[in-house]
Amino acid sequence: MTKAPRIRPKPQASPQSTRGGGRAQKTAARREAILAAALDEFAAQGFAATRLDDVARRAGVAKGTIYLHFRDKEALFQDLVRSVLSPLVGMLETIAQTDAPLRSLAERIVEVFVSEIYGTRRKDVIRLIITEGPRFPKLAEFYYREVLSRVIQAMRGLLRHAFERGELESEAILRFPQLLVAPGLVAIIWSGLFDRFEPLDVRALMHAHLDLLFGKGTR
Amino acid sequence: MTKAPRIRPKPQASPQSTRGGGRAQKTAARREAILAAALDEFAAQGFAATRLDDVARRAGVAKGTIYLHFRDKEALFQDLVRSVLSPLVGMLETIAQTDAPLRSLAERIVEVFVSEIYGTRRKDVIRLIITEGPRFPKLAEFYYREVLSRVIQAMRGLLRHAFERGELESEAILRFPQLLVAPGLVAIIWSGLFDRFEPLDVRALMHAHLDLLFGKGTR
Amino acid sequence: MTKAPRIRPKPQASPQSTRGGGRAQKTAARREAILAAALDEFAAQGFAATRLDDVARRAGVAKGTIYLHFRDKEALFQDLVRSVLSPLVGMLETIAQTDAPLRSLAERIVEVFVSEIYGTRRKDVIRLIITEGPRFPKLAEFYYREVLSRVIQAMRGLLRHAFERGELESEAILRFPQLLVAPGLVAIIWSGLFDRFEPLDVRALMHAHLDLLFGKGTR
Amino acid sequence: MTKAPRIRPKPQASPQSTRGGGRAQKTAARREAILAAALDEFAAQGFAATRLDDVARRAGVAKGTIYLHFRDKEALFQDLVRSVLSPLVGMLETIAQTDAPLRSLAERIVEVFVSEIYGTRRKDVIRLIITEGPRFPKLAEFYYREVLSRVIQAMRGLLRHAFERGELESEAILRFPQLLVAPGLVAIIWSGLFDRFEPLDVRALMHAHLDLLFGKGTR
DNA sequence: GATGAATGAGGGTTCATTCAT
DNA sequence: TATGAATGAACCCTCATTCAT
Repeated sequence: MTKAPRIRPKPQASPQSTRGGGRAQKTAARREAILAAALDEFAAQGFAATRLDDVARRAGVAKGTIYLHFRDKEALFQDLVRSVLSPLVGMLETIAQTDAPLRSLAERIVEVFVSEIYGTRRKDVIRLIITEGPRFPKLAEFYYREVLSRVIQAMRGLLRHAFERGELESEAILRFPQLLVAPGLVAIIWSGLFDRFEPLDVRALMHAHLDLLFGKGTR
Repeated sequence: MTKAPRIRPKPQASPQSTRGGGRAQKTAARREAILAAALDEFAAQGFAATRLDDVARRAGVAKGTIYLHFRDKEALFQDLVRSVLSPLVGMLETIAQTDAPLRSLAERIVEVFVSEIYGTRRKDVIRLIITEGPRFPKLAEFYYREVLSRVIQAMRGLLRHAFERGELESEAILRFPQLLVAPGLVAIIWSGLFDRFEPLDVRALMHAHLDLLFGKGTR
Repeated sequence: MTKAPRIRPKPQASPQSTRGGGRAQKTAARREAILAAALDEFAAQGFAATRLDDVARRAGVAKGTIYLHFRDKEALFQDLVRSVLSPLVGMLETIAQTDAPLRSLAERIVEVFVSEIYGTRRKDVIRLIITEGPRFPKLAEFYYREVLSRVIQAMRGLLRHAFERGELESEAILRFPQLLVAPGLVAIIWSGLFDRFEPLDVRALMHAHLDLLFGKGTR
Repeated sequence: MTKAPRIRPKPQASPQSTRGGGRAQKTAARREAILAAALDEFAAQGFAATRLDDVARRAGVAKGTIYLHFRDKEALFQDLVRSVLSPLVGMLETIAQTDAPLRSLAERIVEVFVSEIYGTRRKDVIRLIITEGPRFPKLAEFYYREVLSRVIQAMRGLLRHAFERGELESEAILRFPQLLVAPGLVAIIWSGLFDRFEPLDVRALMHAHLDLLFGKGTR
């Protein structure tokens, strides 16, 4: 035939490609690597400005490999958010079942927030929802349905219980459970924008908030 | 996930719409039209996904005209944010000089927030800072330097004064004045993401917050 | 801002860019240049294998310029075919109105075919319809509706007339007017595939065909 | 214009479908399955738009398996065409040796064309040669050398014979034997493009053609 | 031999930016 | 100044081909 044959350079096997794990395991590992790389890139650049080329390079795979695991850039983004947030749901429901004085419960929630969200990549995913949500209504909906509405439900339950036991002076927070987590959100936003000017001690912030809500001495 | 449908702008201002006025006035009017259009687009699409073509069409000018007023897309974005936020600074300093009981001051701040920020395009600019700030460090810095740090300074002054007058039970909020505005931020974020699932009454939210901070009866 | 500014090399004005013609004229000329280049490339490579890069280079424009004139590759292909074939329609209708002995009419049709189709780029467009039609049903439909069915209509009219005047021995060709143009089609296909092995004299071929249909001496 | 919807193949042959048989037989069966699948796909999509992935799926083999039987996509295409057309050659030579009145011979050729080409996948292969030939000169050459030139040779012999016996009025068809097969080609092309608008009865078409060539009553 | 995950070059399309008018 | 046609770099996605298993 006439067409000049395309010369394709032979790729060199990467050194780690021979090390253990079954086929399926390696595939799953690759998927995880891509998700991890995607989180880094999306968190740093935002959805639109992230290049799949960079994700691939960071994950140590070829560009095309991404498409073996995710339909397109949007699906990658979506799957990333879901895979990171899904474990949260279970965690939240466990806490909600506890029956303890409100203040100690709140303390535990703060702890969980700090160690399981603020101190992890989940913080970045929450930020991504905040920043990209307006352009991804389905994602915002997922987050609302799977996470937020449940958290709020659970909190309302706890708070009503506490209110009935007389542990709450005001029913304000019962109407707006968002007020409980507001400082957490603020901390997440602050950390991405202003930490280099004025670092924020989240744990202290949230305990100060609890002091305000419950009075200082009640701990 | 279906991406949010890109909102297609219709041209709003025709070039003739600024009848009369000198050359300089017409130029200024064009600049304002571009900024207004840019706000619409950036707020709806985010920085990266906004096309200058759309901004131009919405502003009723040619694409090239934008470059007569702004060096590039980034400069347009930054000038926009600055032009919207700058008036805030003065406003804040005025409030800070008032000498009134803390609670009534807080009420006024809430009012100002609701009417001058939440009820206006400024809300969108704040959201833009939150969403685009990580990619625009200069902008975050500007916002911190020109707005946030001053607000916090002023608040600290007010709060210290109040504390000394015995109007504050706890010094928690003195250490973290962010707690005062946290519900405002949460409201801004909520409105962009979840209002269609569960609308939020900002004013009520913020008054509930004040009730929590000061006790219900103190108004 | 943090992002490294993309350095854009300045394009050099091409020497011919200053020569006459109004703006609209130049735009139209560019459009024509793109269509001409597209015909060359599509004819040589087929639709799928044609690269818009090559079309642009051949037309002497930048790749993006194509998109100022055509929505996408498919629209370019479609517009190309239509722009080349549309003039044919009028031509055909003119011929059909003639009232002359069938044989001389047939001779004229042969002449028109040879000089207006076979001897021009229209030949390539017909070939494109044949080769790409199965993948572009809309195009085949356009061709059938705008060209073929009209040609066949007109021919049927002429032939019926001739038949009634006793100029036709058999009504076979009346039922299958395709038989009149079959040699033309064969010539077009032959020329693209086998001319280098055995060139074909189209005019002679078609006259031989007429001899078969009408008998040799009737000219 | 809407592109023709890509037809998605369903796997047809499962690997186990060739029960029994030696290793070599199984290998040959796989090869045939691939060729059959390739014919389906190439005929439906054309060379460039056909994906080997689809061929493999349709053949019920893995993608890599194709490369065990064919050097690359081009070789698959060419082997396909050759394997389908080669049997034709023998068939044609058999016919050419017959010594019968021209008209009855022509009738037989029509029959063979309709039943052995038009009614089979060979029609698709002929179309493929027409549509892809310009991009595959080697293939066009093969077709010319192995099929066409022989057919024409054989026909010339038959026709000269008939001419000498006085069965032919004009020597026109002797100079252009292509005229004999022209309607066949037209039918093949028509069927792929316009059958949905106006179906064509090939057999009737070709008999009408014979009527034209030999006069109606001579059958 | 057979598999199918992985590769990465290639191409269609977009859009910030420029510049002749 | 204002325009908007033109530019071309960049980026998402596809798919022929390879190769470890």
